[in-house]
Amino acid sequence: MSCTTEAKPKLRKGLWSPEEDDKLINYMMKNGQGCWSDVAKQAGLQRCGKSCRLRWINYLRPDLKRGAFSPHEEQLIIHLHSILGNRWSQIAARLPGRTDNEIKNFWNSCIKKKLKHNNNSIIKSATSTANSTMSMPMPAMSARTQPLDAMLARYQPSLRAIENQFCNPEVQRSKREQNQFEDSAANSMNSCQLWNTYSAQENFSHSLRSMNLQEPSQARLCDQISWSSNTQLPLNYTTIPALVDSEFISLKENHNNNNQNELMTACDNYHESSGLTAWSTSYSDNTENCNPVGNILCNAIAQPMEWAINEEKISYELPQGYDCSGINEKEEAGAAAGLNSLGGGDEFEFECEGASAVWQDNMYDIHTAACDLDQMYFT
DNA sequence: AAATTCGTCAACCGCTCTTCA
DNA sequence: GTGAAGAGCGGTTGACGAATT
Repeated sequence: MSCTTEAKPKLRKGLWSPEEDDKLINYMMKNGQGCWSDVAKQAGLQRCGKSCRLRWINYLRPDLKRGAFSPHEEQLIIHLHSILGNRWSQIAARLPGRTDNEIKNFWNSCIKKKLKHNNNSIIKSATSTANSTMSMPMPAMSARTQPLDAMLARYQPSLRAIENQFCNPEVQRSKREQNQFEDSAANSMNSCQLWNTYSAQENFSHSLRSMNLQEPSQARLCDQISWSSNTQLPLNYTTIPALVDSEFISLKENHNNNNQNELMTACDNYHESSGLTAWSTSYSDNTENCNPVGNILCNAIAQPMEWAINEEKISYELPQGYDCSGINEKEEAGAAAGLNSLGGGDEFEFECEGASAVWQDNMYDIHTAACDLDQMYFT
C-alpha cells in the first residue's frame, strides 16, 4: 500500500486486503456503525465511506450466513422476486444472513438460468402433451392465443371510459406508504400485491400496454400482477380477461361506493401439490381497510368472457370437470346472509381430474378469483 | 499445455432518497 | 423551502478460477 499522504490521501479501490478487513472489523466491533465517512478516516482506511459500508454489509458483518443457498432459500427468493421484483434489499431483508448483493448475484447467475431452463422444459412438455390424446378437456385455444392487439381492441373502449370517469390523478401514494404495504404483503407467503391507478399516467390501458406478455407455455408459476407502469407484468394471456374484467367491475363498484382511493391487491395462491394457481383481487381506501365488493368467480380460460353481472350477484361458470361446490356454498351462504362478498379466511377447493387445491384467502377479503388452469397442464 | 470461454461474485458507479442545517 | 451530504439501492463491471477447446 502506498497511499500515505496525510493532506489528501488517494482513496484505494478494488479488492480489500486482509489488513484492511482487520482494520474495519476492529473499528466496527469497538465503535459500531456510525457515519461511514468517519469510519473510513478513524479506522485508518484509505477508502471512501461508501466502500467501507459495502465491505462491512456484504462481507464482514458477523451475522452473515455465507455458503450455498438452500433449496428453501431458493424457493423463497423466487417467491419474493415474484412479489417484489428486483428489489434486492427488500428480498434480502427476509432472508436472515443474506445480503442484497449476494441474492442479486445468485439470481442473475443461477435462478434466472434455471427458470429459463424450466420454461423450455415446460414448452417441450406442453407441446408433447398437446400432440398426444388428451383425456382432460382442453380450454378453447382461441382464448389461450389471443394476441395483445385483439385484447386491447376489445377492452380499450371500456378502459378509456373508466379512466376518464374514475381515475383520480390527485391520488398519489407516498413511497413510504407504498413500501409499508408492500412489506405487509410480502410478509404473507401467499400473497403478492401491486398497484393500481395512482395517476392519470398509470391508467389501465397504459398498464395493459406495458404488460410484458408471455405465451401461456412460457408463463412462470407464481406470476406477478401489476398495474403499475413501473413493474413488469409477466402474465400469460389467459389470465388477462378475467383480471381486466374484474378490475372493470372493481372500478364500477368502487365508484358506486364513492371510494375514490383505490388500491388493488392480488393474492397469488399457488399450490405446489396441485400446481393450481388462484388469483384474487381486492381494493381498499387505505392499506388497512379492505372494502370488497362483489363476489366474482370466473375461469380465465374456458369462459373468459362469458360470465355476467346480474345486479348484485355475479354468475360464473367453471368448465366441465371442476367441482366448485365449495364456492357455491360459500357464495350462497353469503348471499343468504345479505352479504355481497366473501370474507378473508374463506376457503375453496378446486378439483380437476384428481388434482385439487385449497385456496384460503388469509389476508384480504375476496373480490375476484380466477383459477389459472394453465398450471394444470404444465405440472 | 496453452488459449479461450464461461460462471461467479466482490466491488464500483450513478442514481435516488433521506436527513439536516 | 432549499441545498448539501450521507445513505442506500440496483445495474454493471472486471477479476479470477474452472471448464472447455
